[in-house]
Amino acid sequence: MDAPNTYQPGGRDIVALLRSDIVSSVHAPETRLKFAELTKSYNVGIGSLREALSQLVSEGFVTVEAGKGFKVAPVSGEELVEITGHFIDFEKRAITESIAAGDDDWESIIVATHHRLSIIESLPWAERMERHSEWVERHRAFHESLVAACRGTWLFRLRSIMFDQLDRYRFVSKNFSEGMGKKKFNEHRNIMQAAIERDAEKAARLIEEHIRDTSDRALTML
Amino acid sequence: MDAPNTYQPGGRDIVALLRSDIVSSVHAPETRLKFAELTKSYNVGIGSLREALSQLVSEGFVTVEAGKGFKVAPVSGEELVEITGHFIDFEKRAITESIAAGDDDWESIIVATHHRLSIIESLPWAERMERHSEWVERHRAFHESLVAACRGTWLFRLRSIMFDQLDRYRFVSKNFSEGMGKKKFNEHRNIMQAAIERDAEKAARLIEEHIRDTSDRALTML
DNA sequence: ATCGCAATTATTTTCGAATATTTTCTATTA
DNA sequence: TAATAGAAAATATTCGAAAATAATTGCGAT
Repeated sequence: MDAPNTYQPGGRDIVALLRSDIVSSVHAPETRLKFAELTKSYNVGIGSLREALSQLVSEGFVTVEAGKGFKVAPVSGEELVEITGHFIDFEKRAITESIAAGDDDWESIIVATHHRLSIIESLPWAERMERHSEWVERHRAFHESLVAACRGTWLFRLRSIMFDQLDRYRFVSKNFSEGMGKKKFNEHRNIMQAAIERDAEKAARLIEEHIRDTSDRALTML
Repeated sequence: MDAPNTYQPGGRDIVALLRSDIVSSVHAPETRLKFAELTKSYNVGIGSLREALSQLVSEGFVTVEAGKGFKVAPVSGEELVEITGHFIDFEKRAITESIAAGDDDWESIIVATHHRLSIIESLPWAERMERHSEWVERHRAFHESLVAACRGTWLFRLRSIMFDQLDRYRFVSKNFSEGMGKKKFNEHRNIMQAAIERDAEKAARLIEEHIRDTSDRALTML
């Protein structure tokens, strides 16, 4: 009655879906990812699934052992510390480059993404949690817009890989962040302002504090 | 009489093969990678090929546009400069960590991989060039053994991604390196010695010079 | 009872046919 | 001639069946 036409070139991105479900622990760390189950739940063929899983291996979300299949990559405090370090490193350089090179469009996109984010962050906690997946997306978009003008394409790639990895750990701490809402809201606003004012040093410092704070709280949960 | 049993779980690794052929410009930058051709030349099914290509996209060797297929990623002097910078950054940290944490096994493996490399590097130029693909493999193994004891698993991953990328540019300069053989031979020996002597600072400095030198020569070719 | 081993089941991996899309070519018209 | 539309060819994408492997179970011997 409705099976046909499942052909969607890059359409509903299976990789993004899978990654999102790993980040949000729908598939817990170390869980085996079996084809039989996943093809059903994601309504996708074996081949496409395999392709998606392989990509996630490259990104570090999934591990694979030849002949034994795929597993969700483990999480650990050690890894969180390391990823945080790398991310801060990349992000500080990226924001500096970006502030130096950004034009008016860059500025206005920052304002726009920040506004979108602030709408959700201004919500009462209950509502805020209901729309968590939206928050994740808007939060990603905001931080990305800050560094969007950075020249180094690999720097941008590397910081994005680390940012995505951190999402897994952000998820860990999300349920224990009530009362932090206002603080995060302010941090994001201050970062935006520093960027618009072209104060690279200040922006870098605020971002570092922002990341470390989130990271440290996640660390206590592990 | 020999067609069957092509089943090799992770066996003759199609990803490695493809990557090697991109590095050595069998598939030139910006070239379209068509399935019809590749399935024949690599004797592999469409699905496996697609999976391999997707991985190479994540690694940065290939680009993809939904519906339009895959292409070999471009190369540029700008990218070389950026990759070199990141790699030196990672590698210096990795060698420092590795020297701090390495045990006897670590040392002996360095000596072993260096020996394997030096055998080829001692060869007359003509022979040396004939066995270039072997050199690539042994060169990779040597440098990897140096940082093998580093604690940061992501640091190791990141430096490996950058190292692989640099392979493409090393290939550019290989045909113009006659007379450099002795110099490279010495550089590798000195790096090994510094590592064994646990002189982290010296090892890091030598590695940086080693990489920059190779990179600079490649840069003049672009 | 427990160990080894064969038979069975579960799972992964490969492959190519079927389908959808993009590109190229050709005929038609302004 | 240039532009356009539509058909034909080339190409990319998806899917599931079939082959190969790994895990599990059952059974007999010690």
